[in-house]
Amino acid sequence: MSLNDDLTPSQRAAVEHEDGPLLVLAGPGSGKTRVVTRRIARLIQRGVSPRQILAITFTNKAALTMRQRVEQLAPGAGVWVSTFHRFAAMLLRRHAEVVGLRPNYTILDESDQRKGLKLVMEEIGLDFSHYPPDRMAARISQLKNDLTTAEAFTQRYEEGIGNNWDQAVARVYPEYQRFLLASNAVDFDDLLLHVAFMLSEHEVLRQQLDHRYRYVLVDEYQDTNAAQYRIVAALSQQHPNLQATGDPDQSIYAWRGARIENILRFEREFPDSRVIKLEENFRSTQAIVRSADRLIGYNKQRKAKKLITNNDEGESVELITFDDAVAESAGIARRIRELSEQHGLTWSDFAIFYRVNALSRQLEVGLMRERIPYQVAAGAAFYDRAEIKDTLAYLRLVANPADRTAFYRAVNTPLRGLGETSQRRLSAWADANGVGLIEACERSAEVPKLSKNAARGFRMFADMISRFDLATRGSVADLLTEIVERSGMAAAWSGSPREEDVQRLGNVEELITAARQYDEAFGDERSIDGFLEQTALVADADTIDDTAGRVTLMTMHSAKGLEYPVVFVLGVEEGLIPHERALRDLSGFELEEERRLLFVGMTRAKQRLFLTQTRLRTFRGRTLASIPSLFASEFEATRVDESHGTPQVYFDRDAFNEPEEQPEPAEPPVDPPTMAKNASVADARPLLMSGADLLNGGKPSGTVNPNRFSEGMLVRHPRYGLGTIVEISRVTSRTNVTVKFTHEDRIQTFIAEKSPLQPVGVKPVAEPAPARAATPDEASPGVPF
DNA sequence: TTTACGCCAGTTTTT
DNA sequence: CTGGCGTAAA
Repeated sequence: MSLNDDLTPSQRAAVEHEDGPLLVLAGPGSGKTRVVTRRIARLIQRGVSPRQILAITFTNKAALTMRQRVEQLAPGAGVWVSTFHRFAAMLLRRHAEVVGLRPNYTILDESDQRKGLKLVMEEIGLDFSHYPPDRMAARISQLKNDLTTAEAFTQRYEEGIGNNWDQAVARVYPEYQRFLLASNAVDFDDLLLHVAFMLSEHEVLRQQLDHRYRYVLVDEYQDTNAAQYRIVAALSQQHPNLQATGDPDQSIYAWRGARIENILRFEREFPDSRVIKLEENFRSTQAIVRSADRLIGYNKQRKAKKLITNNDEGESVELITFDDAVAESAGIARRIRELSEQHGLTWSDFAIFYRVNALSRQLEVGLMRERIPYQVAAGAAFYDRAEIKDTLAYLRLVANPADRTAFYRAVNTPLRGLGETSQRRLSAWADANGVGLIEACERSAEVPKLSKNAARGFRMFADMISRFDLATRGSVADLLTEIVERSGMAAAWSGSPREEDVQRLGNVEELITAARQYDEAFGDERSIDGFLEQTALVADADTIDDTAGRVTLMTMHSAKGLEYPVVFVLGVEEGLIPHERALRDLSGFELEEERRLLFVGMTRAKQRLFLTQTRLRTFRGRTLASIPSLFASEFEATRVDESHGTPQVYFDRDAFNEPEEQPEPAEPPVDPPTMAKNASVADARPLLMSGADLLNGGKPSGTVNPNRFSEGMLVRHPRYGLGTIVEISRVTSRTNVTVKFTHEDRIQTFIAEKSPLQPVGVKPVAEPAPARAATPDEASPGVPF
């Protein structure tokens, strides 16, 4: 039977690959998922047992899609398709004792992880203002992603080498790990780190699993970090039937430890590997492919690769300029309505992407006003709500009494008069006596200095927890219901007339509904651990329901791997895309990642692609004039200006509008014209651009030109705000710019090439926010499963 | 000792 | 605009 007649030669080659390492370099829309699922089906057809196949994806949604497609091709096979984190969580449960955990360990979310870290830092006596916990967390996370254990790190710095930060990390990291172990808990990074070490330090176990998972297929390989690489590699020694699928141009998680090198060195790491490139795009129109391809061509650290498609030319990509975010969202809403009417599209054919979540707010208002139903991909947000976390804290405590952060969260929620001081006394005594917090509660009479009320309160709390028991309740949903009732949380809200309390109750009910679904889905297999794991490992994109008949809103990061007939990317402005933080990285590495991110966003579109920018952007309460994104001059697009009545224009408003005929080289820039020959990307891209440069579409006209501003020009400084250039002076090779800021009459001089000053196109309006309809009801985020 | 309130600072992307 | 922190009242 010819299963694969509809495949291209390279797709078929990949599908028909049998044993040995396989690297599939797959551009966007090149039929990657199809290849993976077909190959799995074919392996099964050839007699490979489905349980020897392991497919790993990035998100649960991708896993679900893949599982369904495999199911269609090979009904009943039941191949394991999972995310890295879920796979790791499963292995860890099965072999918890190997790393000193018990199988009922809990997975801490970010805020509880942060809380634990703070406790540890406090204990050590580190000052939060000198050592912000967030930064500490980021440092530790980086180390974990890079497979550096606490022991390894402290060993490196115990002799007092290294700076203060390293010293601090060297003290906190191991203590934090001890805290986690004592809580029988892991953070996200630990899931991978523990498993990576479990596999590298226990050869017997490794071999056993290597044998068990004989065929391993990894999706989005360009986004794997060192720990994930280690896991995959460990499962592919005796049976190196590893299929890595990915695209270096879509690597967008370097900030989270992803190593683009993993994909680049695949051939070296896995000898005799076969490499197959899928370059033909079946998803998008020529116009879209060309536009995105041109953009990505500006990345220097990249193997040249050409995206091609045989699809229709399609409508041209549009870059639309609006006055502000209100106009932007209205304009998008209008287009969605028009397109859906003209072409018979449904709401779910549309997606809107943005760089930062904060931008979704105004968009939602605009869509609601137009009565366009939408969903926001923000699953984590649901579980971030205080009432949800509180409720889950009880559940965690039932499953894992050692879970300290859960204890601290639950013990005084709702308020029971068991405040911080009492908790500290209890903890101190528990630690001194080597007993858990729950046991300390039971024996609170023995705890010194505890008030009568507190002692009684703790005892009652322990009593209550001990009565919550899944076995007698039967289902997680019923147990949750009982928790909400008996803990007093329901009572605290149900009588209340306050809108937010009503909402809270609703959210908790939604959680219980989710638990009920879980109960039904897992039947006899259900467990508190299992449910908690589900809730802990949801990704934002997992909540998307393609059948919901709603427009989908999400970040470009979440959009990876998805596709929509019509895509809008909003806020294509300097500081947003590329994000200002990326601009600070002088190596240009982060800028290139931003470019890849936009590339990912653009290539999600099948038929129509719109990118939008505004002249004024209100952010954190401040309204600032926007600067067109560097990238706006790099992709191909028809420019549409829907702005009007723009306040005073300082230099030509055409800065926003490229000349009619694009100054585009026929060939995508192999040697991008903006880049100075031997300067890094960032060096070649001065932060200051003259009006003429902007007119040019943001492309600096030459190499570093110090004369890119003039006296009287309005500029913006990230810290001091708006100002006017009052003086320019040149000292030998450098140029000093003196700026008088509008705020506080500050006058300051900067070195032109190094300052973060940016010219501003228009004067900001004092208070442009128009009256807005009262915020409509929250769109219910829905509970993801 | 606990809670409530007001002030200040910080703010990407996510499993 | 939010959340975390410090201070003041119960």
